[in-house]
Amino acid sequence: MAKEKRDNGTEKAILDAARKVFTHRGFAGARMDEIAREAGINRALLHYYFRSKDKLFDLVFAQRAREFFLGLAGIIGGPGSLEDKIKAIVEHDIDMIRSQPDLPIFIMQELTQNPDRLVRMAVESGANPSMMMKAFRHAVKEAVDKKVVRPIDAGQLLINVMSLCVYPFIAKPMIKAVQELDDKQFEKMILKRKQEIVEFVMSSLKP
Amino acid sequence: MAKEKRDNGTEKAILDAARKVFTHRGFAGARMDEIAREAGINRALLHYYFRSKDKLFDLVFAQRAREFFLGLAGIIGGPGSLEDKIKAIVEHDIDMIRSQPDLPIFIMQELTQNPDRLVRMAVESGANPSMMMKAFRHAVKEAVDKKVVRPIDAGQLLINVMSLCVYPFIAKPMIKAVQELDDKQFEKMILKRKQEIVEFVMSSLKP
DNA sequence: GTCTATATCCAGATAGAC
DNA sequence: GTCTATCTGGATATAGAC
Repeated sequence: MAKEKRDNGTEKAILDAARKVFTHRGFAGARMDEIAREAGINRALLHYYFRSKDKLFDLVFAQRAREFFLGLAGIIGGPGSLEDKIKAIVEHDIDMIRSQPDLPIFIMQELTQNPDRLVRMAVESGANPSMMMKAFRHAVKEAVDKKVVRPIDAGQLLINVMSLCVYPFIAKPMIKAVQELDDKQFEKMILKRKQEIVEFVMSSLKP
Repeated sequence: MAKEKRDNGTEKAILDAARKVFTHRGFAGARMDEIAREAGINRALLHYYFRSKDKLFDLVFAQRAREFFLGLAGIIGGPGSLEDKIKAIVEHDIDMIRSQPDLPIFIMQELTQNPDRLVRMAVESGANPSMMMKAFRHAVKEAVDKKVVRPIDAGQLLINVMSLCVYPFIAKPMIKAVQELDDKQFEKMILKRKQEIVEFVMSSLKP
C-alpha cells in the first residue's frame, strides 16, 4: 500500500469521513477515532494528514458553511421576480437538506458556540450580505408596487421562508413523536412539503 | 459553611448551573468544572450531589424538555378555535424561547443524538400525542367546515407555525450576519415577530 | 504513506481530611 | 457538607519502525 507522495484518495476519504462525523456529532462530540475508522485508516494517519482535530474541523466547517450559504446567496441576490425567488429558495433548501439532514443543526450549533467564525468566513469568501438583501428587498418592493403581493417586511419574509424549509429537519425527532410518523411517513411528509410551503407563502402574500 | 443534611441551596445552585452550562454547550461540550465554577463550588461536591455527569444531564434534559413541550401540548390539545390556538402557540413559543434562546437547539441536538430518549420521556410523563393531534385536527376541520379557513393539512400547518416561531432563534447568528443586525436590532425584529407570524399565517389561511 | 506503540493531557470520578 | 489531593480512563497527539 506504500505510495510516494500525498495520496489524494486517502485525503479525500478522510475529509469525507470527517465531514460525516463532525456534522453528525458536532465538534465536541466527534472522536478522531471514529473519523479514522470511518475513513478506513487509523488515528496516526489522520494527524499525519491534518495535524490536529481543530485544523481538520476548521476545514470541514468552512466547506459545509459554504455549501449551506453560497447557493442560497446566489438565489436571493440574483435576478428574477419575488415568486421566482421564493420557489427557487424552497426548491434549493429542501433538496440540499434532504440529502444531508443534520447539516443545519450542525451549522447553527457551532455558530452559536462561536459566532464570529461566520463573520470571518463571510469576509474571506467575499460574500456580500448587503447586496444580497438589497436585491431581495427590491424584488419585494417591485411585487408590492405591482400589487401582486400585499405589503410585507422583506426581512421577515425571508426569515419566514427559510424557517418553513429548514425547521422540519431540525425538529425531525419531535415531529415524528408528536405526529406519530415512522421514517417512511416522515419522508412522505417532506416530499409534499415543497409544494405546501410555496402554496402557504404565496397564499399569505395575496393582496 | 458546614451544614448537616443535604443543602437545598447548594443543590439548587448546582441544578441552575448545570441547566445553564448543558443548555449552552450540549452534553459533549459541557465540562463538570464549568458547572462547578458556575455554581460556586468544586467538582468533588458535584459528584457528591449527583454521582455522575450522565445522571446530572438526564435530570436537566428531562426538565428542559418538559418546559419545552408541556405548555405547548396543553395549548394544542386544549379547547378553543383554530385561530385561538395559533395565537396562543405563537405567544407561548416566542415568550418561552426569548427568555432562554438556546433551549431549542439544545433539545434538538441532543434529540438527534438519541431519539428514543424523547419517546421514553413521553411515555413516563403520560403525555398523549395522538389525543393532542386529534384535538388540533378537529379544530382545523371545524374551521374549514365553517369556511373561515381554506382546506389545509393539519400536520403541515402545525409544523408551519412552530417553524415560524422557533427557527429565528436557532438561526440567530446567521440572521444577524445576513441582515446586518446588531443585538438590539435583532431583539426589535423578534418583538415585531409575534404579530408578524400571526398575520402571516392567518392571511395564508383565508379561504 | 501507513502502521504499532507510546507519550501527554484532560476530564470524570473517588478517597480522605476537616 | 465541603474541601484538597489523587486515581483512572479516554482522547489527542507524537515517535519510530516498515
